[in-house]
Amino acid sequence: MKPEPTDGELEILQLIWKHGPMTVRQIHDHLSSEKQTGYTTTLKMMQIMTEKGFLGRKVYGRGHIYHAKLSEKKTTQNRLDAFIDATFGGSASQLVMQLLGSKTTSEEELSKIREILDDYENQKNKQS
Amino acid sequence: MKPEPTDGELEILQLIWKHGPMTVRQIHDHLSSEKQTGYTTTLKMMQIMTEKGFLGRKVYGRGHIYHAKLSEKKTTQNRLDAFIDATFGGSASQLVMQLLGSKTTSEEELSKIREILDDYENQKNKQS
DNA sequence: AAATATATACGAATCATTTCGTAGATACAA
DNA sequence: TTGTATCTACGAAATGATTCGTATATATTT
Repeated sequence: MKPEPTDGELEILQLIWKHGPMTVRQIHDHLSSEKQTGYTTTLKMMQIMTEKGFLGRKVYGRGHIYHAKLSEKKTTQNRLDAFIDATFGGSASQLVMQLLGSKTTSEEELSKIREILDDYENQKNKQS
Repeated sequence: MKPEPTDGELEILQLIWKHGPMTVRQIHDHLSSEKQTGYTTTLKMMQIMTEKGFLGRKVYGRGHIYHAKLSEKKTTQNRLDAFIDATFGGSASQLVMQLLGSKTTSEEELSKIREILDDYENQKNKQS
């Protein structure tokens, strides 16, 4: 029914979420500064994303300005849920376990995570 | 150089990690109890995974027994790293933030996560 | 021994994503 | 006005994953 954007499509959505509605040219300039890709490739992707209902567009001069039709929050959550299902059998706590025991998670990230958790626990305590 | 297993390939790896080395038949019995798929499809996948170096196999009677050549820990970590990069711009703390604020993470999972974090902080404190 | 069941190997169809060439329209500049 | 740049549209090739039919070998059963 409602397919999720692919990783490639997500890159484009993320640019729009971050910087607001953009033309194909603008998106392509961002993308091509990170990886080598042709203009018509970007164009085609955005056309397909529009067909799929991920983007909408409005005429602007000779071309169009594209905007996101998916919410960042929901899209991210859907990806996260699918990932936890596929990788950790649906267990979020196992994910956190892996995160904490991992060398690839920097000390800085870890302390941020600790803060977030503390804040979260404080919130909970207030409520009770 | 060293490609990561796809989601489909991961399902097979997970069965072997969980239950130990298995024949195609055994894998297929597990898989087909969850989703509709043909025997030769499973066979072909496992042959390809062997070519890719994800599985190894030993002759056993008429057929083979397949074993994992990838470690569960490393494979999971690689997937997690790639996922955090693609979805949260590399920020693990943002992932945790999303996790805590999400309805899809059950109360039970949340309290487990809290425990894990507490344990982790205690460990850290001991060290210092 | 003949029929049946169960393996592997392999080629090819199918499907989705990504990539890009080419054509046509329109603006802009020399 | 003639060329140059910049858009869109569209078809189709390239890539990679998955699916499956068919051939062949080898056991097992009757």
